Amino acid sequence: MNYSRQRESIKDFLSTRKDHPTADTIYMNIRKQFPNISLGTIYRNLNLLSDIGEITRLTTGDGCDHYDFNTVPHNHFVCTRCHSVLDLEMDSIDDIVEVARKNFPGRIDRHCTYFYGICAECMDTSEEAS
Amino acid sequence: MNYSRQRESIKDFLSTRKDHPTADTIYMNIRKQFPNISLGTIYRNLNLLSDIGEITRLTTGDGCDHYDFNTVPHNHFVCTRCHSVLDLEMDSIDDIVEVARKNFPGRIDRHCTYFYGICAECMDTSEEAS
DNA sequence: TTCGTTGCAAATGTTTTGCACCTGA
DNA sequence: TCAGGTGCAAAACATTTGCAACGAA
Repeated sequence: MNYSRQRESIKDFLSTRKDHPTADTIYMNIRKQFPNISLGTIYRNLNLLSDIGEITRLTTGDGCDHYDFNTVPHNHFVCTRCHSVLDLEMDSIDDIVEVARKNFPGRIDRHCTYFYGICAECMDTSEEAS
Repeated sequence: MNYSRQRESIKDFLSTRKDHPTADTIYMNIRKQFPNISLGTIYRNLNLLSDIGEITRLTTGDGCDHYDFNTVPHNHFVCTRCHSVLDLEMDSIDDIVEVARKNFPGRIDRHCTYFYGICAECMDTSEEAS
C-alpha cells in the first residue's frame, strides 16, 4: 500500500474526533485541506482502512455508517434523539460471547453491542425526554 | 389503522419464517399472492409495523435491513460468510444494560447485540472456515 | 516505469415519496 | 363518504465503480 496524503489526512482527522463521524462529515472536513477530494476517495480509503483493521466501522442503524479511529474493542451508545454515537467506558461484557456459544452449532467469533437511549445533552434540552 | 389484505399478507408471511428476510425477499414472496404489489407498499408496511412494535427491524450491517416477526427481545447471530441471520436461544444477557448504565450521564433504555461468526452450514461447506 | 491512488461522473442498491386511484369502515 | 392504503414511477440517499490522469516508489 502506497502512501497518500489524502489517506493520511483522513486518518489524522479521525484521530482527533472522539465522536464517530460519517463519511459525509469526514468529506466536509477533509475538503478544507483538499478542496478537490471526492467522496469516492473518502469511501475507498475508509473501506481500505477498516479492511486492514486500522479503523472501525460502526453500523448503528441510522442509515449511514460511522467510523472510529479506536480499534480496541469497546462498546457504543447511540442517542435515539440526536443520533450521536458515543464511546462507553464500561466494564468488559465480553463474557456474553461465552453465553452465546453455549448450544450454538456454528462458530461465534465476536459480538457487537450498541446501547440505545437519550444522551445527557438531549436530556437537558427537554425535561420530559420522551 | 385500517385493515389491508397486503399488510395482513406481509405479517402472515413473516410469521411463517424463522429466518429474518429482507424487504426484497418479502416482496418476492408476497408477489405470489399479490402479483401487482409494489416494493413501496412492502416498505411502507414494514415501517408501519415496526413503528407500532408488531415486528422488529434488524440492522445487521450487510446493507439491507432484515425483519423479525418475533418482538420479544432476543439476540441474533449473523454469518459473515452467507449473511444469514439466526435467532440465538441463549441465557439472558440483559444485565449488560446495568453495566453500561454505571457512570453514564444519559439514559440507557436498551441494548442491541449481534454475534458474528460462521454458521454450522457454512462450516460444513468448507472445512477450513477461514 | 509501474502500479497504486485520485477526481470525476455515472451507476448501483436500498429505501422513501408524490400522486392519482382504490378500499375498508 | 372519506381517511387511509395502494401501485407506479420518480426521487432520495448512501455507497460503489469505470476510467483516464496523477503520484509515489
